[in-house]
Amino acid sequence: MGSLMKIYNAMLWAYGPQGWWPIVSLEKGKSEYGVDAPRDEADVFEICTGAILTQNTAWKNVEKALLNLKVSGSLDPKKISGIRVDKLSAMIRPAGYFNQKAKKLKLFSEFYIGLNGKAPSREELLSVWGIGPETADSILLYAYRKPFFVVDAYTRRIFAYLGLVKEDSSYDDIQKLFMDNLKHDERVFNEYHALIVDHAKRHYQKRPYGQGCFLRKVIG
DNA sequence: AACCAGGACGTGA
DNA sequence: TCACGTCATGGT
Repeated sequence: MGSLMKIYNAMLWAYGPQGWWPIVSLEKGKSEYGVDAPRDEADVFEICTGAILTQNTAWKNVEKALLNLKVSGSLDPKKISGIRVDKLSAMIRPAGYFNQKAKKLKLFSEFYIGLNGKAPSREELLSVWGIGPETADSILLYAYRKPFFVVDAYTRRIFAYLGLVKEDSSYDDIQKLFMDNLKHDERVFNEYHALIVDHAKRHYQKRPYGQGCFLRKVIG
């Protein structure tokens, strides 16, 4: 078995299925895991919105912004495209970069409406201002269940520590490593990225990175 | 009180 | 191409 699959199995054994992408629960006032696939159109759009709001931002803060949007009935492409930017930015304030993200959400909403319910291509997503490679892949993988591997800062940090990628590798280089060495199964890509985030939160947040990380001995 | 958080874009060289 | 600055709230 390849190293990447060994690492995947080790994390899955250690932490269990992560149930991504989390969806905000109005009752609990926070996001809940365990909804493995978007149940309806509203879930799809919420995942896209969350993917934009979580850019360089702790999920905890994104939950607050998503809840503000949801309780006011604004978590909808037509609502967001119709609302005033200053009102929108006020609602998503807890997620940081609120002026930029308000603009991004409006532009994405227009784009989303134009899709008429069909899935966007990666190139189409990347052509939207505010959607970079990670956000595009997150949307494709978690909202549309397409097999695109999501690379984030944690992925680079962990796999550089393990010596499997260079510290300065590009997004595309790292994504290629995973997609060249794993079966293109969206369920595995889904779980793998979620496990990376969980593992990184446990062992790769404060320096020195990698304290208590057990993955190096898994590779063998 | 720095540092980090499930990044992306604009700029100048 | 690419290094660097900017965007911003909130938790540790």
